[in-house]
Amino acid sequence: MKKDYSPNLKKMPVSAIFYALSDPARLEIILTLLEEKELSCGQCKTELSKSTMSHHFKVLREAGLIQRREEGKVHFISLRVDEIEERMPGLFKLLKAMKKPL
Amino acid sequence: MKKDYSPNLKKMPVSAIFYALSDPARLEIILTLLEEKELSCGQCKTELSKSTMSHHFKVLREAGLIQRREEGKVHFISLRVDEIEERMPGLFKLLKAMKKPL
DNA sequence: TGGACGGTTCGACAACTATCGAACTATCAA
DNA sequence: TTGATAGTTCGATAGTTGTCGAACCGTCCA
Repeated sequence: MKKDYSPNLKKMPVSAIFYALSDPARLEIILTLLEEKELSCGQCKTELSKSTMSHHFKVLREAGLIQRREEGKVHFISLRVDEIEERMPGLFKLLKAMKKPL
Repeated sequence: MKKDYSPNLKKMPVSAIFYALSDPARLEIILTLLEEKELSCGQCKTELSKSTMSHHFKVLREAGLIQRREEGKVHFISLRVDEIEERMPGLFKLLKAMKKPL
């Protein structure tokens, strides 16, 4: 069970975090993670291609919003709940209350 | 005293709002407006050119975050506090608590 | 009437973004 | 070993973004 590098959220510019949230596909991922807690990449149902989804995961990861855990051939992703809450208090509450359209 | 068109925030995609917040210069504007309430464009001290600032104002306006009021030759901008609070409850609290780096 | 002032708009440009399919890597199962 | 499965990475492409200076538009005032 490996876990890879995660950037330091305390030093992450808030603009970078907002940028990561500025795409409907990425918001959809976040919303799913708010319910499911942990998720394999393939479980994120979407119209987009594998490579595009992989790109979005990378953006979220580099912004410090999600982390990845590899177990065999499956990559599980999850939210960095505590660290995000510390960097941007109230963000999760806001995201949970979010109404469509994304 | 004119006031120009403002988009309907209820129909505004949250991703568009997050996008508007994804630039340090625009965050700086928002932070200033949180303190000053109303501001002429020129009062936003910055290193950026007039035209660049005007561009950022436009992005914020089109995302529904600020509104403009013209009085003579001066344009005053201000936050659409109530409507934003309704579309994204808690966003202002979050923005006020924001720590550097932007 | 003619500047000066406060902003916006336009055109240009380099940098970046979302998206895809194809090629690749690593793991598991038969 | 061979093949299937889960994701990542690469290269390409069309579209978007931030930035600037120059030109422009209203408003005010001398």
